[in-house]
Parts: sequence; structure tokens; C-alpha cells
Amino acid sequence: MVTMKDVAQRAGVSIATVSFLLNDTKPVTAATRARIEQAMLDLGYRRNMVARALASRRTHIIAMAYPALEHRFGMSTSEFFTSAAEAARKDDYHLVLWPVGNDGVELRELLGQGLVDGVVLMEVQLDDPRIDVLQQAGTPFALIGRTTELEGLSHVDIDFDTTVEDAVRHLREHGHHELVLISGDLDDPRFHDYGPWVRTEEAYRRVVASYDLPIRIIPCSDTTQAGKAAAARVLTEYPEATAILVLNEYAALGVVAGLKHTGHDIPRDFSVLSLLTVPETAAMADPELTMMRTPGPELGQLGTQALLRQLEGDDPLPPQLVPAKLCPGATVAGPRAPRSKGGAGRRGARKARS
Amino acid sequence: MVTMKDVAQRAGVSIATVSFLLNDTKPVTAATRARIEQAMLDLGYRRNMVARALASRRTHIIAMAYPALEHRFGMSTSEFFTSAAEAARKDDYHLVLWPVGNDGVELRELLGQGLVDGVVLMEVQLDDPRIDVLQQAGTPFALIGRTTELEGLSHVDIDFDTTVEDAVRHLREHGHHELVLISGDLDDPRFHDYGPWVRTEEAYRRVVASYDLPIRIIPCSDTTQAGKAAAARVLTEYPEATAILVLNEYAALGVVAGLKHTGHDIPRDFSVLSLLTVPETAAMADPELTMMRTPGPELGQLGTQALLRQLEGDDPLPPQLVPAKLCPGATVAGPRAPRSKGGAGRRGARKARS
DNA sequence: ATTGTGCGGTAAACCGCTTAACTGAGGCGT
DNA sequence: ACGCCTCAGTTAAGCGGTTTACCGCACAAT
Repeated sequence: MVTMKDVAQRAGVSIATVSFLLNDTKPVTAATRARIEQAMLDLGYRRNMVARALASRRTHIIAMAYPALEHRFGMSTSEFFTSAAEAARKDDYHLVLWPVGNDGVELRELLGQGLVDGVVLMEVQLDDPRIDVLQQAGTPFALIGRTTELEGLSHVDIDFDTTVEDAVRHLREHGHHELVLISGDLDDPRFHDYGPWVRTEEAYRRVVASYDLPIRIIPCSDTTQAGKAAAARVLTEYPEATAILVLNEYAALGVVAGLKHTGHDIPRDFSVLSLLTVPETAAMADPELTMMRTPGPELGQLGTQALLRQLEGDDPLPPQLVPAKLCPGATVAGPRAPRSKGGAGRRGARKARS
Repeated sequence: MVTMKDVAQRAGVSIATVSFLLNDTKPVTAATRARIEQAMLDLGYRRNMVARALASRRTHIIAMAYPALEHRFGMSTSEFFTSAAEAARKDDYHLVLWPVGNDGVELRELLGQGLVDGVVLMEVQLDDPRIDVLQQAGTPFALIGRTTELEGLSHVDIDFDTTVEDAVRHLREHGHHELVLISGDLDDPRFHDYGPWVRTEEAYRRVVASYDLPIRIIPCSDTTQAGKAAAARVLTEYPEATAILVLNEYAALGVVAGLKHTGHDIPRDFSVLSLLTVPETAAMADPELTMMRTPGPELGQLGTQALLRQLEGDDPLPPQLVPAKLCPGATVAGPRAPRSKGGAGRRGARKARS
């Protein structure tokens, strides 16, 4: 392994000078700079991050702590991660994905080792035990998501209010009055406290109330299966509904499938609007989902930036809320003609198979 | 920060003794062991991994190098990663996901820093430049996937031959004679050399030939969109086909959607068998996909083990090939009754919309 | 001529841990 | 009683950088 010493020797300077040049922490004359750079080139020098980390107490590694067990790592998360990693690299940091449990014990383990300078926390719960762990350890961190209590916590998050407002407005503009939200399943202990679900549901209640519409919510977990079941519940419990908002993208796939399966046409019979969705998932539905596109790339980047600001001692980035933007697909249209009367029997419903 | 010195002091021993105890590298009497352990407890000592890494030249970190740009990080990959991470943790290693480019320059960067003890390489190409990089750097590595030339490379991979054999047999047992493979798009430069696609196609040619069936292959990239298009091509180019094997799981979703969209019933009119698929994706189709389940958990674990064996100097794990196992869904049934004659016109085809 | 003083550069003390070489106190065979 | 081995512990030399204190020098101000 070629070390700084080797470089210094070959360039005829002291190793401190090499270090100063490398870190740009003290000026170096053009002549010596050239000699050193040549020496580094000749020798193929690469600075050892471990030694640097030990001496400077900065590893230049930041971790994205992801609860791999509780939350599946799907395409949305993948977006967060890659954009965050890119942002980190631009500032000479490494972003690595670290699978940790939601309870914080593995996180504490990780922090104790002194391996990471900071943490980007994902899938934040409203009252997240991991935050205590981070604060106790004194490790800088940024949240993608928000807790209830966010005094002085640097965070970025989806602007759920705007997102839901825009979504509902879109449906209203298409003439819909009968809406249903297929929300998250807050009874599931894993998600009881899960920010996006709680906040979306809250926003929905608020927005719908402001339109003087009835609040109709069906809980549903984050799978296609569950989405199908939820679709069935819509048909029996709210047959008058003409438009369905779906919080989870995988559930949205199930909702579309479920409705089609029972002989309904999308968007003729029902409009479906998927709330937090990436294009890849939207494309998996037939017809392609109209969606509020999760601002994954923006948030990943902003989250990393917020953390790096702290690490570099710059003035902190103010908390930012980014709404999901409407991306028209083919699952939203005007409401079907109001039924004459009674049951859900409609043209097409005859073909129901299950 | 509480260091080993503090612990040693409090326990009244030298810091070397503490180190020996911690690493179990030299015997320590029960008495001193107890004193040291108590001291560590009292002080809340956590060993500093960075210092350890510098001194021992082992970071106990292994990287899973993932070409995040070229390959989307989907559910399958997520499976590989989490199972590999689990296996690593069991052996006191950390597995982190490192996004690197496919060309090897970022990988070289990473290795130069001395941050990782070894690398698990994913999405291996038949002739992968990253392997040269790893060998030059002298970094131990294991492949999930295979190159063409695999002299002495420790690797694990999918057993494509068995997988395809089992898949074709399954369809044959259901009475199908007219098969099509919707394969990968090897014309795409990003995938020209991509092992799974090349190997699956090869295996298919072989297997189908052994059954004396015609070789019918349609290239298709890894998206739902492309799957829909491929379905259309099947209808026009091979209208006699009754069963379709699909290499990529997202394409499989598109194939099902595309066929249904043009008024065909699955599995009545066409059987669809998705070759390398995870249950989550299979569930997104309606009806649920019959699939060959990607052995992600097994391979992630085996890959990590193979690498750790090298790192620990144990005798190497022999290369292992694991087939994908058949998981019946609802997209395979017997072939439709042979048409009387002519075109693809069938009951239901009237409903075609696009 | 004297005194700052700004600047490119050096020497050396760490950073927290590992590990090879060494020490010293029993235990044992003869 | 002597040497010899074993074994728990200790000493100290790194690992490859960073960083503080210091040094000599040229140039400007006094």
C-alpha cells in the first residue's frame, strides 16, 4: 500500500505538507503542489479513509438507516436512496444503506462504533425511539419524515396537506362528489405511528370536510392483495363512490385489479388516484395509474443536504415540505352517470367473476 | 468517548489485556475477565471500529456493490440485500449497499480507500470490468452471478438450466406445445452481456430443442410497458402460441395486462409463467402470476458466506447454483381448444379496446 | 538597524486499537 | 535445587493519517 509517507518522500517534502495539500487546509506553493501531485500520480496514491477517519474523527460516511424488516425496500425507497447517495457523493461523502431495526437497538450499536458521521433516518414514526438514540449518541442526523415533536430537528418531508388538497381538487375538477380514501392500516402495530399514513389521513379528513363531503375511509395495508380486498369493501360499503384515492401505491394496483376483476371499467366506472407513487409502479397498472408522484429524488437530496449542512457547520437548512405532484395517467375521468336507483348493478357488473 | 485505556485503567490491567479479551485472541483468567467486563459495563464502553480497522487492517465491513444506475433496485434486489446483510451480521460483519457504476471506476475508488474488507458483486455481466478492478486491488470478493470465465472465482448464481427445464416441463405437463419466450433485450447495450438474460435464453433454446419444439423468442426490456408491447407481438407473430414464458417479472405484469387489454383471458386463452420473480411482484398481477420464484434469500446468504469464508481464511465454499422454484399462481392452465382456423378471433377478442 | 509579521514548510504528538516480543511467576521433571 | 516450559499479563511499536506548535525567511514598517 502506498502511503502518504511514500508520496512525501518522492516529492521531497514532509508528510504534513501532503496532508495540507490534500485537504486544502493550508496554502502550498505552486511548485511543491506540482511535485506532490506528480508523485501521487506516479505512485498511484489513494488516501486511506480509515486512517483519516481515526485522526480527524470524521469518517465521511453517512448512513441511511432503513428499517428493512418493517418496511419493504421498494422502488420508492430506492429513489430516496439513490438520490441521497448522489447528493452525498457530490460533497465528498459516502452514503451507505444500513439496515437497522425500528426499535433503535441496532442503530445504537451502529453509532457506538464511530463509523458514521451522521444519519439520514427514513420511515420516521410520529414518536420514533430511534431519535432518542441518535440524540443520546450526539450523532448529527436528518429526518426524511417528521415526528410529532420536531423542535430543532432538521427534517424534510412530503407536504401531505398540499398533496391531498391537489388530489382532491383534481377529482373535483373532474366532477366527482363521491370520494373514498383507501388509507393505511393504522391498526397494524408496525404502522400505528407511521407518519405518512397518519398525516395523509388527517389531511384527507380536513380537506374533504372543507368541501362539505362525507368522510369515507377504508383502512388497507401496503400490498396488492389488501388493495383488492379494499376495492371489494368500497363496492359493498360505498357503492355510490365514483372516485377512489389510494394512499399506498401497491394497494392502488390491487384496487384497480380488484375493480376490473369484478367487471368494472377504469376510469369509466371508477376513477382511481394513487397518492404516493413512483412512475414505475404506476406503469404496472392497466390502465396506467394517475398518481401524485412521490417527490423521492427531491427529498433524498434535501435530506442529505440538511445533514451535510450540520456536519460542515454551515447554517442549517430550514425544514422543507415538498408536495407530490399530479401526474396524469389513465385512471381518472369524469364520474359515471348517476344510477337510476338501488343497488350497484351497472352495465358490466354482470361479468363479475368473484 | 470512553476508550480502551479507560477500561483498562478502571479494571487495573493493561490495554492489551482488554484487547485480548475483546477479540478472544489470548486467554484471560476468569477473575480479570470479570473485572474488565464490569469496567466496560460501568463505563458503557463501545469499541471504536475505526481504530480497530486501522490497526488490524480489517474494517469488518463488506460492500454489496450495486449498479444503481443501470439496474433498478427492485424487490428482488432488496431480497438479496437483506438476506446478505443478515448473514453478514451473524458473523460480526457489516454489509452495506454501495451504489457504484457498472464500469468499475467508482468501484476502484471505493476499494482504494481501504474501507471495505470485501465485496459482494451483483448483477454480474458475462465479461465484467469490475472483476479486473477487484483482482487488481487484491480485494476478496464473491459474485452473485457468473462471468464466462470463472476460474477460481467464488460465486453463487441461479441455476438457469434447471429453472428453465422445470418451467417448460410445467407447461408441458399442462399440455402446452406452443411456447414463446419473452426474453431480455440483449440489444440494449446496458444488458448486452447481462448473465441472467443470456443464460436463460441459452437454456431455453436448449430445453425447447430437446422437446423438439420450435424456438420462439421475443426480446423485451425490463418494464411493464415493454411487456405490453411484447404481448402484442406475440399475438401478431405467434398467434398459435398457448403459453408464454416471461423472463423479467415486470415485463410479466405487462404481458398479462397487455393480453387482458386486448380481450384475452388469462389463463384460459394464454398461460403465462414468469421466470424470475418474487412473490410481491407476482401478487401485483391479476390473476396472480404463476412464477419460478427467484432464490434471492438463498443466494444473498450464500454469496455473503462465500465471501466471509475467504476473509476468515476458511476453505472456500464451492460455487453453488440454486434453481428458482415453481410457485403456482393462477396464470397457468391447459391450452385453449385449438382454433378451427385462421386469425386470432376468439370470444372476447371483440372487446379489444386498443 | 530593528522589529514585526505573513507565509511556506517541518517536526512530532496524537487518534484508539492490535500485536509481536518480552517478563515473571508458578509447576514439573530429574 | 536446577533448568525448562506454560501461561497470564505487560510493554511498546506501529497502522496512516491530521493537526498543533514552531521555524526560518523575505519583505514592509518603524
